[in-house]
Amino acid sequence: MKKMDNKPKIIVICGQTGSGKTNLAVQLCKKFKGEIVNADSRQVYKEMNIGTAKGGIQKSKIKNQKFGVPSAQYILDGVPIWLVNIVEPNERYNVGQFKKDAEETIADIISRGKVPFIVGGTGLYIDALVDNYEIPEERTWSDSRKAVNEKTRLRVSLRNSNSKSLAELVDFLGKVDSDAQKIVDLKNRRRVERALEYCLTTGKKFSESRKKGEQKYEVLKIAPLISREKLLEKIGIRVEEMIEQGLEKEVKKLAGKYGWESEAMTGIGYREWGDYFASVGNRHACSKSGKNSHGCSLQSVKDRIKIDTRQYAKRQMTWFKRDKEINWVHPVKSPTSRSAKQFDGVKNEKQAKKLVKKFLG
RNA sequence: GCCGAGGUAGCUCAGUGGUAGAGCGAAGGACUGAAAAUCCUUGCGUCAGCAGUUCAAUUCUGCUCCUCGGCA
Repeated sequence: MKKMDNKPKIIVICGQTGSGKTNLAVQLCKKFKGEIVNADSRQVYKEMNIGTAKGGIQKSKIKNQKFGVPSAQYILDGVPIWLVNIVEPNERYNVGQFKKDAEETIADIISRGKVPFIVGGTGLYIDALVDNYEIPEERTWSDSRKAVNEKTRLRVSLRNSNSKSLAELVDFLGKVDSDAQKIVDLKNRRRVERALEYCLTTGKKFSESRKKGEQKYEVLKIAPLISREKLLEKIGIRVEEMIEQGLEKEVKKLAGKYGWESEAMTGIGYREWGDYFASVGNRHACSKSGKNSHGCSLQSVKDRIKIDTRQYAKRQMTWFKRDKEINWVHPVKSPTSRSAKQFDGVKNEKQAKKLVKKFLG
């Protein structure tokens, strides 16, 4: 038997926020006995529900013993969904961990005769999984996923050393790994820091680290394509809905519990509230000037969330555009706002179902 | 009606007697352990209108229009 035929099959549903990938995924899962593996870097966090658009995901109450397997903890419209709510809001998650978790989950799903659907908008996570990035074991990353370790200390010292300018870090990198300077974006401090961190913690060269292993899976990639106008409209509606559902309360609770510096508060839908809460009871706390002023009024918070979401969606698009393996499926031209939700994905469904059917053989 | 402040990039505003800039937004791009992150590239716009002074006005002067405060 040929090697290639043995590769397990997975289906990836990716695309911009608000493009309707979740909807599509659910439809496909229902038809093809699928289970969802979340590939969204924010939905992995507990207690972050409204702002990360986890709408519809519920704790599974039914203990499905049919196959003698523990049922999924979470379900979405009847479909099991994994890798959701797995880390605390003040912990840190990353690609390496995701790849590991996803591979385990996929193996589990397949072992039960179901089809894994990787669904999410985090391009890096998806690529790492699909292209099998060789990500070195991170020894200091404890199983409990606590972010306090030797590496973090190094990272912090790199970052907090204001004495070290970017230029100095670049210099340093040159000494440790001269080839790295050719690959790394030297204007991007975070990238330089990472390259250095890699060299210093592993003792190896960063320039030799970015390798792809042999593909583990046979993959079908599908992404819903939505017009810019439609997307902006959807984002607008979504933000309004989040507010109605009590985003403010959720943010307040998280901020109180974990602080504004926590991982949780760096996400879109959360970080925009800083000035708003700071200004409560202090009308002059609002900095009107320049850069990072997110404004004090509810309206300005909403506007900012919308802008941040739009920019994020755009970045996602430039990422996915270059992936030539993606099958873009066009949604049906849908009439208007709220009801449109129901229609988005109708045509997707048909086209996508054909693709999946053919793929699964 | 009077007094004061002002009309400059899509928005908020800097600025100069020799036709202008920052931030935000927008557009495009990158991306191998923070990725909803981080970074890169892109700004001729009747400098409100008209007239005057000047070799030269967006910058000075006058008038007109408009906006915003205060007083009536």
